[in-house]
Amino acid sequence: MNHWLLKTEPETYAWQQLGSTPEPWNGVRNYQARNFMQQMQVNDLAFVYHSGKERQIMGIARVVRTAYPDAEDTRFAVVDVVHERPLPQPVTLAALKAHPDLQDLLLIKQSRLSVMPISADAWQMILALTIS
DNA sequence: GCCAACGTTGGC
DNA sequence: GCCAACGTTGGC
Repeated sequence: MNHWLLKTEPETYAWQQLGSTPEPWNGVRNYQARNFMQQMQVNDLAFVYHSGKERQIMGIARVVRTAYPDAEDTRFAVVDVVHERPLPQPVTLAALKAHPDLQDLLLIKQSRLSVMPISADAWQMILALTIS
C-alpha cells in the first residue's frame, strides 16, 4: 500500500465535508499531480491537508476508486475517496518544517504541488507528531 | 499584500 | 523550439 497527501483549500472543499460517501477528488489541473493520482490503488490512505490560512494536515482519507477521467476536463483525472479517520491533533506545516527528518517532503520542497506521495517512514513520523 | 515558484501561452 | 510575459498557487 502506498501513502499520499491531498491538498485542499478549506474554503473550496474542507476535510469536514468528507464522509462515507465516495467523493471525487476533482479539480486537479497539474500533470505531475495527475500522474500521482493515476498510481493510487484502492485502499491506499492519504493525508488531507488544508492550505491557505490553516496549513495543517487534518485527517486521513481512503481511496475507494482508482483514477478515471475528470468530466470537466478529460485530460485530467480524479479518484474517489472517503473519510477514514481524523488525526487526534492536526499536524501543522510549521511542525513538519521543524522536524529534521521530514525536510524531503514534497509538501515542503514543492509547495505548489497538490497531490504527492508520502513515504512509509514519513507517514509514520507524521502520525507520531499527532500524539506528542 | 507581497513575492517566490512554476506552469502555460504565444510571438518569433 | 526557445523564451519572455503572464497567471496561479500558496507560504509568509
